[in-house]
Amino acid sequence: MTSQVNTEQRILNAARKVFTQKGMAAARMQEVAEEAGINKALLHYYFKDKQHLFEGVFKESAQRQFGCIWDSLKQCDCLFPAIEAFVTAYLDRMIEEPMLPLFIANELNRDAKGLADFVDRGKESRARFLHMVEEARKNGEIIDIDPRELLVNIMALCAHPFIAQPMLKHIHGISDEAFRRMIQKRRKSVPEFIIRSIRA
Amino acid sequence: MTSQVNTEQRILNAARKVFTQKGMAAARMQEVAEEAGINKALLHYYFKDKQHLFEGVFKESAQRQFGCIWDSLKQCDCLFPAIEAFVTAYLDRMIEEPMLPLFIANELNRDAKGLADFVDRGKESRARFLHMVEEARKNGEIIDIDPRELLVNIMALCAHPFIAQPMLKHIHGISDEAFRRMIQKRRKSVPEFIIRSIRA
DNA sequence: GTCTATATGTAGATAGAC
DNA sequence: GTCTATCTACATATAGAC
Repeated sequence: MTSQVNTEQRILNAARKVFTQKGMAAARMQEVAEEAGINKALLHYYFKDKQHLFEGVFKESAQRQFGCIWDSLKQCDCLFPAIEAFVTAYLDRMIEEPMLPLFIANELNRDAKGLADFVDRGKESRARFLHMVEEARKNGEIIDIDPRELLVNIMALCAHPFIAQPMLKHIHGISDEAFRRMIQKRRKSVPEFIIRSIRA
Repeated sequence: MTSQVNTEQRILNAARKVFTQKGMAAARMQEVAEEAGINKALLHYYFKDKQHLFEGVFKESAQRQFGCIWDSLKQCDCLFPAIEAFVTAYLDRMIEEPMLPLFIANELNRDAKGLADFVDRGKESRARFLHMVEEARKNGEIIDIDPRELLVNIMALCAHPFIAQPMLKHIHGISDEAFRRMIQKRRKSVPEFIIRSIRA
C-alpha cells in the first residue's frame, strides 16, 4: 500500500516504451520489468498477464493521445482553420511519441478486437469534420472531392513520416534532430499542401 | 533433386504470406510449414534458420517489388507524367500485396541491417526524380517546394491507406472489395491531388 | 507490495530413419 | 528430399517466502 500508484504508473510508462519500440509480439516482459526497475513477478501482480498489460498501455497511450487530436477540431467552424488545427495537433502529439503511429497500425492489424473502442473515440469529431467538408463543397469553397478521401489524405500526410522514419533517416541521411526540424516544417507546409489542392 | 525448386518457391510464398501478415516476431515456423504443405524440419533444410528465411522473403518480395516501382520513373522526362506513373505503379503493386508496406515499415524499424541494400535499390531513380522536381521549380512550372518533402508526401499518399487499412475498413465500414475500389479511384485522384497542390 | 525460485508451455532447431 | 521424434532454450506465468 506504500507506492502502488507510482509503481503501476511506472509499469505503464515502461511498457509503453517497450511495446511501442518492439511491438506486442517482440516485447519481453523481462525488459518491461527492468525498464520499470522491478521484476517480472510484480508485473503479474499489477497486470494479470501480458495481454492485460498491453490493453492498459493501449488504452492509456493510444486512446488518450488520439482523443486530444480529434478534440482539436471542436473549436473550429471553418474548414481551412480546422485542417490547420488538426495537422498541428497531430504532429505535436506524435513528435512526443514518434513510434505510436506504427505501433497502432500494427496492433490494429494484428488484433481487431481493441479497434472498436479506439476508433469510436473520435467518432463525433470525425463526423463533424466530414460534414464541414461537405458544406464547403456545396458553398463552392473547395473542389469536388470525397470528404472521406480528403480525410485519408490528411492522415496520410501526418502519420506517414513517423511510420517511415527509419527509411527517411537513411535515405536523406539525417539525424534525429534533423527529423524533428522536418516535422516542425511540416506543421506549416502540410496544411498549405492540402489547402492548395482542394481550394476552388 | 525431384522438386526442390518448386518446394523452395512454395516455402518462400508461404513465408511471405505469413511474415507479411503476422510480422517477423509473431510469425510461426509451424504456420509457414503448414501453409507450404510441408513440415518444420524441411524449412530448416532449405533455410538454415528463421532469420535466413526472413531474409530470403525480404529480398525476393520487398526488394523486387519496390524495384519495379522506382523503375516506372525511367521512361518519364516530365514531372507530372512521372508522378502519375509512380503513383499508379505503386498502387498497382501494393494492391497485389496489401500488407507489404506495413511489413516493411516494421522490419526496417526493428532491424536496420537489411535497410541499406533495400533502400539503395532505387537510388538512381530517386535522384533523378529529385532532379526533375528541381528543374520544374527553376522553370516556374511548380511552386517553391523542397523536392524531398514532395517525395515524402507522394509516398505517404500511396502507402498510408494500406498501412491504415484495418482502421479505414472499420471507420468507413467497408469491405475488402470496397477497399479495392477506393484504391482504384486513388490511381487517378492522388496524382490530381498532388499536381493541383504544386502547380504554379 | 515485492521478492526468489520454479513450473508450464511453446517455438526454434536438430538427429536420424526412410 | 522429406519425414517423425526429440532436444534445447526461453518467455510467460505461478507459488510461496518475506
